[in-house]
Parts: sequence; C-alpha cells; structure tokens
Amino acid sequence: MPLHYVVKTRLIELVEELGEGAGLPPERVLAKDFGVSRWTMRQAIRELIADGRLRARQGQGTFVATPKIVQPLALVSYTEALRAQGHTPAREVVKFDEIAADDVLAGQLGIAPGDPVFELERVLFADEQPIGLETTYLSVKRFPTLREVLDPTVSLYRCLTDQLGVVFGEGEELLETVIASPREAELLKATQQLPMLLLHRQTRDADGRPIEVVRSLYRGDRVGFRATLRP
Amino acid sequence: MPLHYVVKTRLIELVEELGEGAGLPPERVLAKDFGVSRWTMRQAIRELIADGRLRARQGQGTFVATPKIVQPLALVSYTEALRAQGHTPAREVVKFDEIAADDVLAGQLGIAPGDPVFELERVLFADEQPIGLETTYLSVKRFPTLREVLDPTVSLYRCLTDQLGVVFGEGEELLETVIASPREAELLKATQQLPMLLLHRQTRDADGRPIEVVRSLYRGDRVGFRATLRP
DNA sequence: AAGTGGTCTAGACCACTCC
DNA sequence: GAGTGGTCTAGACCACTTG
Repeated sequence: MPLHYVVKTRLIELVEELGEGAGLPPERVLAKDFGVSRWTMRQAIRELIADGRLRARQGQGTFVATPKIVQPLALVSYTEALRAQGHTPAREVVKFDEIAADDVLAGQLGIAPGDPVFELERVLFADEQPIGLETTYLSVKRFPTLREVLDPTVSLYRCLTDQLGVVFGEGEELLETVIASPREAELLKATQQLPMLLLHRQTRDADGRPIEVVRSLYRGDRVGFRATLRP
Repeated sequence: MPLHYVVKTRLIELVEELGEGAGLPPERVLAKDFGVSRWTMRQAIRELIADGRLRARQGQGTFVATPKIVQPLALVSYTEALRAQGHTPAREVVKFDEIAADDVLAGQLGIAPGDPVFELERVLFADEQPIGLETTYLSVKRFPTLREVLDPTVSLYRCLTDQLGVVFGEGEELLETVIASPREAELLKATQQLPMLLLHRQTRDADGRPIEVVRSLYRGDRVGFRATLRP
C-alpha cells in the first residue's frame, strides 16, 4: 500500500471534519504532522484535487471543495442547463477569428478545404468559476452574419435557433479524459496535470447538413455529465 | 512554460517517429538525453500515459500505445459493442457475493434496507487487456435464480433479457473522472494516479421498476465514449 | 516581506521482469 | 543479477497572494 494513499485516506477524514470551503493547513505543516515528505503529501493532495474534494490556490492555500456540477449530455444550451440546477452561468469570449479549414475540419463541416471558418473560443463559468473551454467551428459561408448577430452574453445555441432559423437534428459526441495544455490550464485557472473531460461534438440540422464542430474541455475536478439512456 | 511540458512536446515528436508498440529508451537515459532530472521526465511521461499515447510496464519498459477504444454510451451489451468494432471482448468475475443493501442502494433498487443484493464484480477486457471494472448490484428477491442462470462468459445484459425475460426501459448514466484506489488500479493492471472514467448507471424496466445499479470504472488512458444526441 | 502552492534537482530504495 | 519503472526523501527556487 503506497504511503501517499495512506495519507490520502487520513486526509479524507480531515476533509470531512472540516466543512465545505474550509482551509487546510499548509502543505509543509501537513507533511510534518503526518511524518511524510512534502512530495508525498502533494501526491495525496493532488489526488484529492483530481477527485474534486480539494481546491488549491497558489499564494492562498488549500481548501475543501464544493460538489461537482453535473451537466446534461444532451443537445441543450449551456446557459439553460446550468440555470436549471441553480447555478449562475457566464461566458467570456477569448477568441473570435476566421481561419481556413484544414482537410479534417472541412470534411466535418461539409465544406471545401481552405474555406473560411469561424473559430469561436469561450471560457464557460459557473458561479463565477471557470469550468470549461469551448471552441466552436462554423462555416462562414453558411452563417455570414454571425459576427453581427451573436451576443457574447447569450447562448450560441439560442442565437442559431432563434435568429438564424437553424433546426438542430442528430448530433454525435465523443468523450474522453485528457491532460490540458498549459494554455488551456491557464484559461481555466487550473493547475497543471489535472485530468480534464474532453467532449468533441458534431451537430447536424434536420436535413443532415453539418452545423458546427465543437471541442469542449471541462475541468474534471469540477464537472460531471448526465446522460439518459433509451432502450 | 513548465519544463516538463517542453519535454512532453519533444517526447511527442519521438513517439510519432517510433511506430505503434515501439519501445522507448529507459527513463534514466531519456532524462540524461534531454538534460532534465528523472522526476521531470516522469512528469512528461505520466501526462503522455494519461493521454493514452504511452504505456509503461514495470520491469519491462515504456512503449508507444495503441489508440483508445471507443464505447457507445448506450444501453447495449459490452460484448456486442466491442465486437462491432473489431475487438475481442472478455470478462473475468472477481467477486459474486450477497450483501445487505444499505439505505442508498435500497432506495436505488426499490427494496427495503437490509434486503439481500447480489454484488457482481467483473474485470472487462478488450483484446486481452483490462480496460474496466464493473460492479453490478441486483435484488436477490427479484432475480433469485441469477446465480444458476448466469454464465460468466456471457453478457449479463443478454442473460437478463433472454433468460429472465427482463425488458429494459429508460436508464440514467452519470459520468465523471476519478483517481482509482490501489485495489482498483491493481485489478486493472494500471499504475497509480491514472485518471479513470467513472460511469454510474441505473436502469429500469419498461414499467419503471429498478433493474440494476452499476458502477463501471474505465481506464481513462484506454477508453473513450460515444453518445448520439437527439434534438 | 512573509507565506503559500508549483516546479525541479539529485539521489535512494523497492518491486517487478527477464536472462 | 541486471535493468526496468514506481515510490519516497530532503532541499532548493519560483510565482503568486496577502498584509
């Protein structure tokens, strides 16, 4: 039985004694109290952070985390899904560029390689904390007025359906765990080495024409997903 | 930019040069070649393992991994889903006990606390490699003949539908990332600290009566999920 | 300026696999 | 026995936050 796991088990007891949001003693103190090296203590803390039970902030300390947010794995707007659970959604546009589609993206969007594509990158917030980074690709030729029509504070989903008359059909989602790049980790205010949930979505309209390709990176320590199964 | 990320980036180039399944030089040699400490090299390797690009085996070495297996996030049998993608499924029963339901489990299964429950724990294999650990809970009173009827080499799903006449209705799945316990990691032949995908499933029959509660732990480095979205 | 978490080094020992 | 990855130590320095 690895030492850091013994430490983790004892830390969990401590976490449960302290309340939600409570601060833990500094790593160096904890390590001394438990009679282990700081590295071993950090292993244990890192696991608890990945499990969503602790939250560390540089320069401040380590705190008992709040429960994960559960999002529906369905074709609904981020805003509405979060509101339905009593959280406050927000988003911040990081990038809104036009790029040339490479072969893969062109195939996914049903356009020619080199055609212009909107690349919209937004950080998703819940209760003022960053929980996801969403990059959306849409054909410029298909949605030429998007830049004027899109209100960054409003759902893209709502904008497409209400203002541009898009009717969503079937979509496909791929879900896996990854480790974020430093840039992604920074945008999500997460530490390195934190497991993330990567969600790759392709949606089509009722006629089967591609609408968007979305790459969503969610903090694995803050978010979970719910899916409803049909027989 | 953290040093281990620079190392990771350069390692990716090396991984792509070498073929799938190829062996890497030992950590100590790589560290020396890259001019970093072994710890920093291990950080980089650990990230690539979590991303599913490398695979490490104690006493043997580190190798370039094969692509992840993608499973449907739907109410179909594990066996059939894997076969459909050209993989060879297998399973191994680790535990088949009768336990007394605690309050939570009783509520989920629609029985009284203390009622007997089958606890069936199986390791799932794909192409002879362990990729998941599935723990299923079923009411003993509802399926009294399960022990005699269940063939461990055959799908539980198939056994329930074909031999016990169960008709599956709607189900609900929760999905999140966790870090495996040492016992779970050992059963999955995975190293510590590896991000896992935890899938918690509750299924009901056509009349809405609970059938089973399942806790599936999949290796995040080996498995991804696919979901089909309906408007 | 002091204290916090984040990164990194050098080195040790252990557990496992293969010869 | 030799070589591999896995765990752990002690200590250093950096980046960030707060007073």
